[in-house]
Amino acid sequence: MPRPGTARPGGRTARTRAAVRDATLAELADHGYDGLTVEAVAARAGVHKTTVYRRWESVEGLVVDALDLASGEPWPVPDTGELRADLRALTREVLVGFTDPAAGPAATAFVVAAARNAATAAAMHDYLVARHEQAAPIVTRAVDRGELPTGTDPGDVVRTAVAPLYYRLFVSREPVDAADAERAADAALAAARAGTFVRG
Amino acid sequence: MPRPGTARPGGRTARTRAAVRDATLAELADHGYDGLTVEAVAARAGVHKTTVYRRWESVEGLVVDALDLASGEPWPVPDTGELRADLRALTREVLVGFTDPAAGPAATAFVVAAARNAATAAAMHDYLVARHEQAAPIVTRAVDRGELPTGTDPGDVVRTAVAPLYYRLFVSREPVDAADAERAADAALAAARAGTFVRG
DNA sequence: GGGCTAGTGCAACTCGGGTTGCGTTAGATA
DNA sequence: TATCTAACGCAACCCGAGTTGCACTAGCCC
Repeated sequence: MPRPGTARPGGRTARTRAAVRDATLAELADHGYDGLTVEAVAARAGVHKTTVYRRWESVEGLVVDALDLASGEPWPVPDTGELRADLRALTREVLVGFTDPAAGPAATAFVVAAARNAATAAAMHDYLVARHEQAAPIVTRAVDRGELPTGTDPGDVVRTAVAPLYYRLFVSREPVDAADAERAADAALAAARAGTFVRG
Repeated sequence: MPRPGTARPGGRTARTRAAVRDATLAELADHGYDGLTVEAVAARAGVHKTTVYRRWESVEGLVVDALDLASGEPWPVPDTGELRADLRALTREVLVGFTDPAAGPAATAFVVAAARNAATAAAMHDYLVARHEQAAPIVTRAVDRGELPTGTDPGDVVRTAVAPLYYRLFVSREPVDAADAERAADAALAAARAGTFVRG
């Protein structure tokens, strides 16, 4: 898949790419991943569908490109000075990210896309690895403060904290509220304190 | 959606339904949910595609029917006499269920299908609610033995134990091994012991 | 065993996502 | 400003999933 916009970075090419990306996000929000068609994205972007097919190849390509864009965006990592509050803020952020009427539908569509396709799955993997790394300081700071045992794996704590939310949202399809997010954070905290995530 | 085979339970109708169900599972295992087409299932079942369309309506209907069938099947709940071992057996069972070369592809396809479609999502919800209920005795026995505080919510413990596996398998797409399954079980155990899942 | 009907097989059709070949436009270079 | 070419627009096309109308078969009931 040719990464779009490498040969002729200025002018129309760049405008087309931006318009298509915006249209992809808007279509994902409106119709979800299953309702995403190249034709609709092209029409929304004011571009012909053959252009989109040539540069992004398929709907998967559109999603991968949009996810790559999202990976690069900055992301607020909580830093309250206390691990419990940090983890709760983190899980709350995840929950809001998927339930917020504005951002939720597109975020949901990304996860759905990742579950299906190898290319989008790889993009989602990269995206979440980046997020895990960005969130790691929450844990390392806690270790430094003596809240957690030395050697605690930050990634494990973060994954354990957010996993129940994803599970309820996308697998078991149970309702999720703020209390669930807090409980998930508290569970990760308790497990981490008990030394469950201390590596070798 | 008309539940197949209610009016004429015997003979050809029942044979067709069984053949289509088997074919659906086989096709899911071979080509995944995205590669599942009504035509292929019909051909594999030795049945005309219009028959499948009339009785199951769509690929989603096929998956829902197969999931309903799976919900009814018995399922071995570990009972070792110790909570840690029970939870580890549980998470191990989940992991094997998705990574086993025989059963894994179809199980994976079910989760992927549930992420996409409302009908299959509802079927998956029912399926997992049944599984949570079946697994609840693991926790209630531990409470009775005094391993966990009174009032511990069994569903929370089970969800917390299995959620990291689903997260790695279907969301972040990270490799998962037996050690991860054990850690997930241990984390749920530590959180439960700390009283995180005690409900008011 | 002879009607009755739900369920099935069949073939032709619809329809929309995706493809292809070619002419045109717009941005880069000098 | 002249030129060159990557990128785009356009229309026609392909293809296969899903639909429809009708004939037929196999279970059910007397």
